[in-house]
Amino acid sequence: MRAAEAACRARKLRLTPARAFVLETLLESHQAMTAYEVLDRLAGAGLGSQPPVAYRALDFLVANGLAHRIERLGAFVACTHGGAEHAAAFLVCRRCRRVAETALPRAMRGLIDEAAAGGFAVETVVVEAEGLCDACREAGA
Amino acid sequence: MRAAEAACRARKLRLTPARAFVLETLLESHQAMTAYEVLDRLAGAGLGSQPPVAYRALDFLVANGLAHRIERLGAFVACTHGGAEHAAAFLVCRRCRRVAETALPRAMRGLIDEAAAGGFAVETVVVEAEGLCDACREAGA
DNA sequence: GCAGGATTTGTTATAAAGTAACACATGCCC
DNA sequence: GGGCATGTGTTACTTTATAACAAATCCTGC
Repeated sequence: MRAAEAACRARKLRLTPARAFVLETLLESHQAMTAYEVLDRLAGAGLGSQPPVAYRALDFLVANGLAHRIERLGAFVACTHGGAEHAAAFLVCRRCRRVAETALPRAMRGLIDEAAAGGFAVETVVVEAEGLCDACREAGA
Repeated sequence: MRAAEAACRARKLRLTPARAFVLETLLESHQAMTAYEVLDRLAGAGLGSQPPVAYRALDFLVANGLAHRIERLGAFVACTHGGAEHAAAFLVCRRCRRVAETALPRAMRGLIDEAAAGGFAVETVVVEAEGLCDACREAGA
């Protein structure tokens, strides 16, 4: 959180109350949250009650690398890297929705270059591995 | 299509009229189609008019590797590999929704092994690169 | 060829996720 | 302190996806 605040100051981004609240909420939740779950929290805090409020805050966080959208779940997680530019891969537990962020293998570079050779200009790469985390596997699929 | 039919026979899967129609539709469309676009075609062919009809056919095709769901778009494409077991990566044009399927870099293996070492059992990996295809880039972003 | 279980279809209804559009407020810079 | 960019509040709506259950169809062993 401190890191995020610092990153925003450094980049002249406005970490408004709603945005800060959403980021804190995501950081505290150890699972991916849907936009509507976030909205519930916002509403609880008196910061907004309509979907666009949640989507706008989430869009801001994602656009600035402070959060990530997990496509597979249509849900969001806080970034664990303090907002630095980076490409990440995610390990998504299908049972508890916990998400771990890991470095994107350098090998992805190969995919991007190969695509470029074929005339396709890659802008972003989504890598999401779905499976079972340790705890859920022990608890039985 | 022939290949798909053969694959279904080989695996004792029932490629019913609705399923076959959806697969053909996806094969002919050179872009990703949403479930509702598929449903429109189904309705046009008198094969069903309610969302579950489309979702069921699509779920069957995806479950059996005859089609893929593009998470980024919430849309579907026919598999271009005739249904063999395989892990694929996708190049998704954000402008025209055209999707190219390519082999998943062997390097993904590293991600999976690394995850396993950390106690996470990967079951499926989604790799989707978003960007601009050749034609759309020339036409201007 | 037919009983019985499994799979597939048809249908209604509803849930969940995401966006367009526009008026109003706020901050920021000169 | 006027003016422009950015952010907020709100209404209304679109798109995407499922639950649930009854009816039809298909396969399999006999």
